[in-house]
Amino acid sequence: MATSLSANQGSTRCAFDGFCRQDASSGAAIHAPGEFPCAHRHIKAGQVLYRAGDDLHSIYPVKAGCLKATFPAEGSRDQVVGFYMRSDLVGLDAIGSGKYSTTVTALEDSEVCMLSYLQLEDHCQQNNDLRRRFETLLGRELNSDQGSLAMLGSMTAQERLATFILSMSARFSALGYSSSEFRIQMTRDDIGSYLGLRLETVSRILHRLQDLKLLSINGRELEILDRPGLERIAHARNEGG
Amino acid sequence: MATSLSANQGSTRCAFDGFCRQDASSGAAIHAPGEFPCAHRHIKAGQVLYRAGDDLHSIYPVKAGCLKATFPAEGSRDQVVGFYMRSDLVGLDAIGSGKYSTTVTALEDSEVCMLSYLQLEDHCQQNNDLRRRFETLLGRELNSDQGSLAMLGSMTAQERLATFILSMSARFSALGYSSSEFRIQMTRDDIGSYLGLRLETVSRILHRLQDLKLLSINGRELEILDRPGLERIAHARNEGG
DNA sequence: CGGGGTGTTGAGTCCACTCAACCCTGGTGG
DNA sequence: CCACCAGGGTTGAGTGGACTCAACACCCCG
Repeated sequence: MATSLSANQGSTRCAFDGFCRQDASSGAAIHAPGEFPCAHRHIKAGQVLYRAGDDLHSIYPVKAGCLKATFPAEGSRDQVVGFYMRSDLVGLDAIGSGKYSTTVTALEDSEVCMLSYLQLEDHCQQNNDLRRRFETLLGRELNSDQGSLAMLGSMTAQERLATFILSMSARFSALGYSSSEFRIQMTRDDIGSYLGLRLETVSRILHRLQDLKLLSINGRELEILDRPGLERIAHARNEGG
Repeated sequence: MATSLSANQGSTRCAFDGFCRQDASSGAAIHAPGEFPCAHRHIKAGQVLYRAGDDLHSIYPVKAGCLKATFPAEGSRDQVVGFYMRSDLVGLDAIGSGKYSTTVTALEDSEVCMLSYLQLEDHCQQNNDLRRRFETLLGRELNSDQGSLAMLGSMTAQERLATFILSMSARFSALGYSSSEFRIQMTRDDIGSYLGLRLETVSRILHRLQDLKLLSINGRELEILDRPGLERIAHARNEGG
């Protein structure tokens, strides 16, 4: 059975440890060195956490669930620019301008912490280590975007899908779930928008990869059958000269 | 005559004022509240400032010239992920990992400041205002990447070119140069790599836009003849339902 | 004068898109 | 219970835009 994103596995080791910690059983916030209390918030599937243009008030570490960020695209349907899972920080797009630049929507029932940005700044100022970790996360976000940029610029649809699946696999793995068998929460349309493809193309190519015995896809349940094969496709450009 | 990027206009008002200031005439560094001395460095056209994988030591505000950042693409030719002009901060891609993730090359003879990152961190810690400005720049970088992402995902070649030209125009304008007549320092190949197009396509479409009387292109000298027209093309998707 | 880097232009191909039909599933209500 | 519907997903046929391959023009520089 595929691991669900929404399964909360009690004690969590994730990137935002130190920003905020909460007693899973009681829901009560714990004060600890370099940590501070924060409220949490449930978001039902399809509901919006914040909209592009809203004022920055909080940064939201994801505790459970899966969300997508969309970038308003003037007339056309909004473009998906990222997906968030547990341990990701939502809201960094507002840093700099003071306004969120994307709209964040839950893909399934999700739970996030709410870190007041002002409070976070205060704590970062006092705690060098915390600040550094925060910067690290900002930088990682930046790099992941540049990676996506490189992908959209130069890859074929098949290469993009293979890369996307491997990256999802890596993220699940980093969270302690199976890296070869998981459930993706986004629709074909979401994936297509994110990868710069039409949903029909996403569907077709997922099945092509299945025909090639590289993976098995059943609705949103995905199993990687031949990781080296997928990697070969993801990096197809360095094949045979 | 088109304004050259490399023309240094003496007293500069730009985003990194406060990070570093230097007496333009003597080259001597000036100490001022919230500012600190820094070395500067000349880079000849074609030379590399740093390579992907190098350890982060400095952040480089651009004083003059134009540079490109390329992302290593495993086998294929590296992908251009950004261009830097005066007042841009080069090196932010290393924040988080501690290693630069891109290779930065000068497109023309350029000049950058060298801010030791350790020193910068120290100063940011002591100077709240400086830190905030630094974060602002980080955030802006992030947003610009997400904008590019949206562009690559959903736009046609013509829309991409129009958007790119308008964005270059805005950048020149922000630096105090003409917004309608300027010289782009990058090759068709660079532009194509950045926009996810082949250089032939870039060339063809630039001339198509010229045929449409929207701009005039002569080598790298570019003049915008019909800004509203360009904007209409850049946002083509919201035309006539 | 030759050579490399850059840019333009043409002809033909292919990949991803568009348009369209259809299936499956879950939910709702008679 | 079944009918109906909406959202998501699959599959097919045909089109078009960007790519590939290729030739050639231009310019600077040695």
